Amino acid sequence: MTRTAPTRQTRQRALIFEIVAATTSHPTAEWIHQEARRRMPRLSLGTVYRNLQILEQEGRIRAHDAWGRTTRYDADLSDHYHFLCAGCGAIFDVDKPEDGDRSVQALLREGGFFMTGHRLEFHGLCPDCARTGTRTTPAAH
Amino acid sequence: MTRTAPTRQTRQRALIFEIVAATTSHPTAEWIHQEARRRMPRLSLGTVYRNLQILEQEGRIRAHDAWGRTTRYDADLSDHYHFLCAGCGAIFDVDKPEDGDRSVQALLREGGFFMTGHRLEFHGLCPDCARTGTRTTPAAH
DNA sequence: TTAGTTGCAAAGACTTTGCAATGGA
DNA sequence: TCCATTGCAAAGTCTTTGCAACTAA
Repeated sequence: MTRTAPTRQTRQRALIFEIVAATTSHPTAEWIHQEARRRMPRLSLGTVYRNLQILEQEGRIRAHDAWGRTTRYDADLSDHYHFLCAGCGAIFDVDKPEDGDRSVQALLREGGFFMTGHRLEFHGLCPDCARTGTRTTPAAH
Repeated sequence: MTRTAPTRQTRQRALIFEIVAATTSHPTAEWIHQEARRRMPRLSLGTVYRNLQILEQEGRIRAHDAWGRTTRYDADLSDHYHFLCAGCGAIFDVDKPEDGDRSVQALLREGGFFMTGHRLEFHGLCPDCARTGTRTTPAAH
């Protein structure tokens, strides 16, 4: 979330953010790269990845690891749900219902979505890590 | 979920399933491979991946794409939640509370977990795909 | 000036695949 | 016997990195 070195305002970074912010399709780095190259032909994929990381560390966008396969990015920082289509792979935003009465499930059904399931994950620190204050890179075990 | 060709009962497949079923740590393919090699030294990583895929298609295990980085496998098919530790990367099973009274959040807090957030995803078909019956491989867009 | 950045290409991490040999049914 | 499966290695996909040149501050 925080960066040690001060961040510089470059044309590449501005363009990349602009592209992510202008779409609601939760694009991949590859897509962002292609889109950006229409305006900046020499922009490299590596630069796109580096900036996407920086933008995320600055809290300006959010990265969603592997929905389907590749990481997808989102500049909509509001608290909302997502609906993943098993057919075309599209990712839709789902508003959080203000009132608990109208369930999200009903909301989706009304919208024409066919829901086969969902995934709920909790993030944080396990008892051991919470106690010792550990916070390293997640490792497989 | 279904396979076209009939499945054969091989020692490799049996061992791989046995290992996944014997642990609750949601192991990676790499870990399963190392574990399996202690009993079957010549077993290749490729075979582990192939069998993990087959076992998933048969519905005997479940694959969770990229939690952290690599895919993790789980033979516990019951409906439960997961808690991902940002410290050590461990993945814990969280029982679904029978009664809505006792919230999962409280349940985790009692267990010593420190929750910083969660992720909820819905899966299914979007209006377009539901209508046309599409069901292809998810693609980025 | 002087670091943070970039383009490029090579390297990495994880997963899939082609192929000849093997072994269940 | 027959064809699903295996071991091995090469290939693929997505992402990260080293480095010299570049540029915002």
